Amino acid sequence: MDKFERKLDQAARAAWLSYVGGHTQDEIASQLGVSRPGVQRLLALARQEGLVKVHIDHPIAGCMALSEAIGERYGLEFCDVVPADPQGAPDGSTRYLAVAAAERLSWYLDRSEPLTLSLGTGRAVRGMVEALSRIDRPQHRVVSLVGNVARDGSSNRYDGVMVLADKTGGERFLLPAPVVAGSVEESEALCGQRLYQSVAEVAREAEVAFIGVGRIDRQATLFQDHFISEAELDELLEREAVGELLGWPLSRDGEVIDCSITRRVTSLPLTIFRDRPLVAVGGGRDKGPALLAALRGGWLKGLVTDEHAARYIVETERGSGLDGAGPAAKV
Amino acid sequence: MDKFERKLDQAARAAWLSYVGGHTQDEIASQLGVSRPGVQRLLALARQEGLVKVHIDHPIAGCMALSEAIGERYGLEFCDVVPADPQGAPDGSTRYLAVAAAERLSWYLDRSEPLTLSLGTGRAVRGMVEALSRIDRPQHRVVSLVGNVARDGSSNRYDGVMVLADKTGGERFLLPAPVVAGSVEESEALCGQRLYQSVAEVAREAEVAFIGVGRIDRQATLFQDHFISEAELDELLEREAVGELLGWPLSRDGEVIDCSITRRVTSLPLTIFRDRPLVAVGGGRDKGPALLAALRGGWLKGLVTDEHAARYIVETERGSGLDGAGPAAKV
DNA sequence: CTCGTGGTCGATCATTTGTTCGTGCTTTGA
DNA sequence: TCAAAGCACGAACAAATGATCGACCACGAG
Repeated sequence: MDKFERKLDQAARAAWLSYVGGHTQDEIASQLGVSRPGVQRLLALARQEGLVKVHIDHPIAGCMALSEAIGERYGLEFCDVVPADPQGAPDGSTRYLAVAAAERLSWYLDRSEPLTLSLGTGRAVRGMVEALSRIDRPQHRVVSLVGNVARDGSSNRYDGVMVLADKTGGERFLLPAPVVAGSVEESEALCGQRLYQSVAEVAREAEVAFIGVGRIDRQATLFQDHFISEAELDELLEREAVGELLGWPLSRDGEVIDCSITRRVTSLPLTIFRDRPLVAVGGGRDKGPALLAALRGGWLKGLVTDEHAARYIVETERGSGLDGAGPAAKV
Repeated sequence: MDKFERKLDQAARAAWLSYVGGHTQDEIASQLGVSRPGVQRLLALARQEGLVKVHIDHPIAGCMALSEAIGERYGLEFCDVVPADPQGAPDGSTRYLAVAAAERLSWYLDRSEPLTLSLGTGRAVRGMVEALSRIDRPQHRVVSLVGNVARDGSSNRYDGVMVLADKTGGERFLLPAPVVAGSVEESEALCGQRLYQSVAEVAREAEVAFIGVGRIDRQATLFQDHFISEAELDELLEREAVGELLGWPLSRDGEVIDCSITRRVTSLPLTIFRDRPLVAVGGGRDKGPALLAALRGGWLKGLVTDEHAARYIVETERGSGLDGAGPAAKV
């Protein structure tokens, strides 16, 4: 159809004048001899037909695409993807990750009304609070969602509650328990303690949580830091756990797996965050499966990750055919 | 400076969200945690730093760049550049040129108040009026600016006045003269005729003129169609004429060359268009020098040409160092 | 310690852009 | 030839954008 091609020519002209030439639509209208709304329609056509290609010349560009795709797909309120460090170690983005997460964290901390904020454990959470600059907020309370006592009685060195509370000058509430109790009875006893209950009560009042995401494999933090034994790790692998949130093991689809360990986890249940923002922090391609599980389970409202993990997530989701189309560039 | 880099990161993020993601600045502001004017500044920075690259995926794109450069450089009211026909003959854009010129022409013809419009001669003008679709405007007058009688008494087959007047149904005024008289006396006699005078009077009332541009070389229309003899052509070449408008020979700089021929040209003087739009139509790389001369002389207010000639003009002007910088992409 | 001074930030306003709706035209089928 | 449908167009309005200005803050010199 010749008519259509003529229109496309005009559309291309209008698009050029608008996006490259920097003219206003009024100028373009008089130049092309059409009305201003006509120019509007031409520009819409040009975009719709994909005549207009915009490229952002910066490493961030790829991250933004991933961020948008993931945030859209899993209904997140935000999704930050930090770029993979171009030179050097594959894990070089750890620092970026911490800074990005700290920025999100300070968004909450900035406000002056009293805030109750809860934290999970792990290197990522610890890195986040360390990257945070000191801020005077004694009115805020910081509470842990997961025990920081290992089975041998030692304290978890990656617990961020102490560091954060030091930086804000606010109150701190530590959960006096191991992540996984030795038995169901012990678990019930621990959770029944008055001290545990009062900390848990504060945790339930938290308006937002920042947590890490754990892998379930030989390098699992849960195992490496002696929160679970090798036998217990084997059981989780047996049940096809791919990740954990606060010690709760997740299946590929993000369901909490009901097994012997689940019944002994002393952390707060994930369900208390169904209506409040739960923010996960974690990066590296190895964390990909765990993050994906957490996303699929719909547990998260926010995510701070890196390009490696984000790429894994998007590629895997694409591959499984759940969602073939990413968000289209609208301009 | 690390601070600047951080800002550039933010700017890239903002640019991506705005141009690729299609979000509003308000959305971006809340997402990035800055105020709306802040986003404004980030976007300005991103553009300024050249982070944003826009590409229009259409053959027209190159033409628009040329068009803008030429229109800007020579203060034209408009400059249409039609694309070179991708496949086939190097002169394949003739048809495009005719259609584009016809569009400009009909812009003037469309109006209902009486219009006096003048035409030059040549294949380009003839093509233009032929490409024009019939339009009922008996109130308009069409007048020729240049004689259509060759030295041997035959009429110029490329005269467009008759064709155009047929299409509009309006009055027509033909200049009863050769382009170049045999002698100064003959020229004065011709121009003194009452008939010539009355047609010239109409021509002087013309609000706009569409004219061709002639080369001055062995293939010159002026020569080929027997308006001038070989000896006269040699004289023009001797005087370094590179083109002609209405038969008036132009130097490289667009000055009308004062020579024996100039004193015998019977066409209307170019100066009558100093304050009214004179539109040149012509394409092909061969016409480049002639067009460039016409532009340099400042005779033109509008130009319809093709990519070949436009490219010649821009490249030559660049090379001569008169204007190194093209219009910057403002986004 | 106080006073500029440069620079950044956000409120406000003018301009530009996007959308909606009613009108009139062309096109198509009876 | 006429009627109905579809379509394109432009007026008017709503939203978003860009620009200006004053206020505030950190820094350095006197």
